[in-house]
Amino acid sequence: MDLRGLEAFCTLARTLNFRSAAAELGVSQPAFSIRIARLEDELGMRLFDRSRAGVSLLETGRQFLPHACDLLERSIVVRETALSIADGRSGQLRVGYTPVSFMGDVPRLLRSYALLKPNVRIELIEGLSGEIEDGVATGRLDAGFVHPLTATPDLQFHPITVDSYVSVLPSDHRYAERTSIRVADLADEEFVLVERNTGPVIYDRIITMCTQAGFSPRIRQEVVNSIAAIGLVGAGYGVGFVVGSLRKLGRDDVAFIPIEGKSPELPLALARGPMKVSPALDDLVEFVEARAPQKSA
Amino acid sequence: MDLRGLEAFCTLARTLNFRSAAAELGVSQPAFSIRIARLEDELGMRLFDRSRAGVSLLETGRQFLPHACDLLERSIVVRETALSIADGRSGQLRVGYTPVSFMGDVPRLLRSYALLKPNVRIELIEGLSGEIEDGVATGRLDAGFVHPLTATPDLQFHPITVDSYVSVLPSDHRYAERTSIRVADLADEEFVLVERNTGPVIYDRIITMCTQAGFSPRIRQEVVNSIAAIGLVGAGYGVGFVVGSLRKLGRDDVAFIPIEGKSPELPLALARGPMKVSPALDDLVEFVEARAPQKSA
DNA sequence: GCAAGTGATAACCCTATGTTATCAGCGGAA
DNA sequence: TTCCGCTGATAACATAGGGTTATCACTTGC
Repeated sequence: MDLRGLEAFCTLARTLNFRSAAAELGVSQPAFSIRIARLEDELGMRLFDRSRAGVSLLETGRQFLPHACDLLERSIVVRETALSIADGRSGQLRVGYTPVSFMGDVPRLLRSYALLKPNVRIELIEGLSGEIEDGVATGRLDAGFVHPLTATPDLQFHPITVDSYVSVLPSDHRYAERTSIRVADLADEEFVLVERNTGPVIYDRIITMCTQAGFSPRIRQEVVNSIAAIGLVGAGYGVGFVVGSLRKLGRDDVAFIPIEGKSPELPLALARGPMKVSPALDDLVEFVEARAPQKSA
Repeated sequence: MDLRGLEAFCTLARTLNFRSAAAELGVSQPAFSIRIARLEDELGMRLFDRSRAGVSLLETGRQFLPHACDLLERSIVVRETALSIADGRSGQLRVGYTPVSFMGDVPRLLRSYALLKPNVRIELIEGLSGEIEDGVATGRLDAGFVHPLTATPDLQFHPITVDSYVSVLPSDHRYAERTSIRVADLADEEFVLVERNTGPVIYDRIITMCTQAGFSPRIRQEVVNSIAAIGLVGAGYGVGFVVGSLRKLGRDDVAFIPIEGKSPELPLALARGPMKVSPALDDLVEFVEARAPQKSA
């Protein structure tokens, strides 16, 4: 069944005039007549009465009209849907994120993107940076907000921010009021660190920083993530290092003190696979890139 | 947008093999490839990945697939609907009927037709025979169960049954146990008659019947229809004449006694206009004609 | 490394579909 | 009535879209 036949039918049912209906569709009148005739042939019934005093819908046509119009409208919607998928206005994305990434600008980024592209459904999956990179590499995820410290083949990283590590102390600590701190000042402290498994590279950098400052940190407790670390620091278990954006948590039982000199940096980036998967993904990446060069708070 | 393109898309999405999909649709592989390519061009996106290791759906295609399949299925349903309208399997009919017609075989007729053609919606409109004939003539009704006593131009009548009038007496009437009655026997009775306006021809025939029997009936009460007449007869207002099929009402306060000799007959027929309106109407008429030659109870 | 199978491409063919010009029928106005 | 203007159908012709077969470049599996 030809959609153009249905289109001709619906148009003629409205105008009841072959010539003007043909003009409306941009074809000549004979061609239009043939479209109608072919549709009638295919359906095995006459749809119009072309008797004297013009054209009128037969009962058969009257009954078929709503079905035809409905299908026609649906076809237009389907076409429009396809086009919106094609240019990334609609789609579905599975996007991974790390807990730390959600402490920074990422939620606001996603929110403004969702407002911009309401038909792009973004499914969010939390995980460690390595897990997410793995998910993107295997195609389980379309993209992910990760902390790319190691080069991962076949993944493209689009930088968003770089966050520096700061020291976190209990608010009654003797250094809690200082505006900055040297790592060496913490040589005698006990430490609460995020366990190496969570982020081996950053863990090693922290250890290296301490070593270069002349001491090997005494680790009292290892925890699974930075939030837990801050909690234990607040509980007096020791001091730690977390990314600066976590000060946004607004906890008053701990103090975030910048480190003098070079401190480890945690980059935040959007990772994606190398293949052109969907326009929606391209569009998200483009959006993130356009907004990227902003310094994190 | 070409439905055959969508069909090709859905088929290929299922088989993931150009050759077998093409075979399934009964076209050659190059023709099939072109259909897919044209669809991709029109939608402005690639739908399939034709890389090594065969064909696979791209993310875009995966997202578009349900829309395409849905539209395709709907198009098939629409086509099927059209065909069923064309051959009368579905449709909508406005059918008139008289109260008396519904005392006979008509309800059973309509019921068995409804079972046979579940997609034909029959809207029933009650009215006097003349009103219904007028409705059919003007196109307000598609058909009607009427009692054609006068020839009406431009209407076709398809006979169903012919019902004879019988006398109706109170069950305690002195003739109530007789197996038949002569009209002359009722000369001294008072009568309950259906008013002339309801059915002038049959009214006149009843009067004529009485006149030929040698008396002019004393009319105690005129009522609007036969049911009311039977009710009043039961209440002792007098005797009357109604069509025999009304004995089906099963009332025990009245007796229906056949009339000896010639009694007025009330034909029942399906009336339709002269024009070919819809296959459903043709089908109903055909059905009624096929079942017609049955004698009424 | 070869055989088998894939989808894309080329070359050709034809029919479906478009066009313009014209016809026959009907309605309204003089 | 008679004629004009409008209708949709038809004829004759042009063309392009879509079909076909033959073949290619490429991958995969034994």
